[in-house]
Amino acid sequence: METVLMEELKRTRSENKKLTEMLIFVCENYNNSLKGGTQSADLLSEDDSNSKSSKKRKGSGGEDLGIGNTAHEISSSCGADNIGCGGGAGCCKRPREIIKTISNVSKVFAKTPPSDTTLVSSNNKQNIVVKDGYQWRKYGQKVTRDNPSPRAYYKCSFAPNCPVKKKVQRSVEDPSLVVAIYEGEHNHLPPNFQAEMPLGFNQLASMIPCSVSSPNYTSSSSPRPNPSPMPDFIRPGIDMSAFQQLLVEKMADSLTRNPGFTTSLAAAISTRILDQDLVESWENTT
DNA sequence: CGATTTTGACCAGCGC
DNA sequence: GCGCTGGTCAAAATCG
Repeated sequence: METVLMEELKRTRSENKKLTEMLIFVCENYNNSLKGGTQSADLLSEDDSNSKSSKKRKGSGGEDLGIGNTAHEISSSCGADNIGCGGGAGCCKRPREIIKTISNVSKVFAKTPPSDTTLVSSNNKQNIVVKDGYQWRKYGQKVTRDNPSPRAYYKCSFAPNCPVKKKVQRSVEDPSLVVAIYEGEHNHLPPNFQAEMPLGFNQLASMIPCSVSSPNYTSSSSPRPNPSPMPDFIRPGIDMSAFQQLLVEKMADSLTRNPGFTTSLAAAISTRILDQDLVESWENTT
């Protein structure tokens, strides 16, 4: 009996180890994708320059919630907007989603039943939209020319000066697909991020072997015109790779202690495979 | 009563 | 200059 339990424990440990490695691999892929996204942003600089001016109209009706551009794809499970959404109200409810990034503009494709409007608008008043781990305040809705379904405009309401905006609209071609475009970068942590961390985020920051107290901008050529999207304790002088590694380790440690993690990871991986199929089908249709 | 949504009005860019 | 369009504003409505 005891040996059976020991074997089971052994097996679980080795499984956890594999899953930890897999998690690190996925996160590394995500980081690489982000780098790739920056590169593609260079290639798409013209498009990006258009999107910088919120008032500026894009070329002849082609903008919309553009589906099927050449933006880089990243895994939704590691998407910047999903940081810390592990137990959050929203992200686990989204059946399938794909995020595309163009510089600081992310596009999220969420597969939902046509009757499900929860991603587009809240069910009731006072129901803050936290589907992606952030709090959003709706400030407008508009029916656009080339899409009968209304486009909703949201601002990040978690931080008063957060510049991030979000546009949500159903796809014309596939009403079951909800497209959300995120513009800008959050200058704060997700609302539920700190709660999700195995140890306090500031604690984690204090473990980083770098000075975090004084800003030490490495780029001397140009001033920093915009406030950093990073949390306050993450300064430009910090060894980000060390931080990321530590972060990944802590996340992996926390996750592998969670008995439901195996199931969740399996579901996430299968979702990722489905996402890729979805992306390919989108690329083919557009 | 405060926070949020709704929705019509308004503004600015673009094409003709 | 005018009309079209996307994006934003702000007053009113609504909810807990």
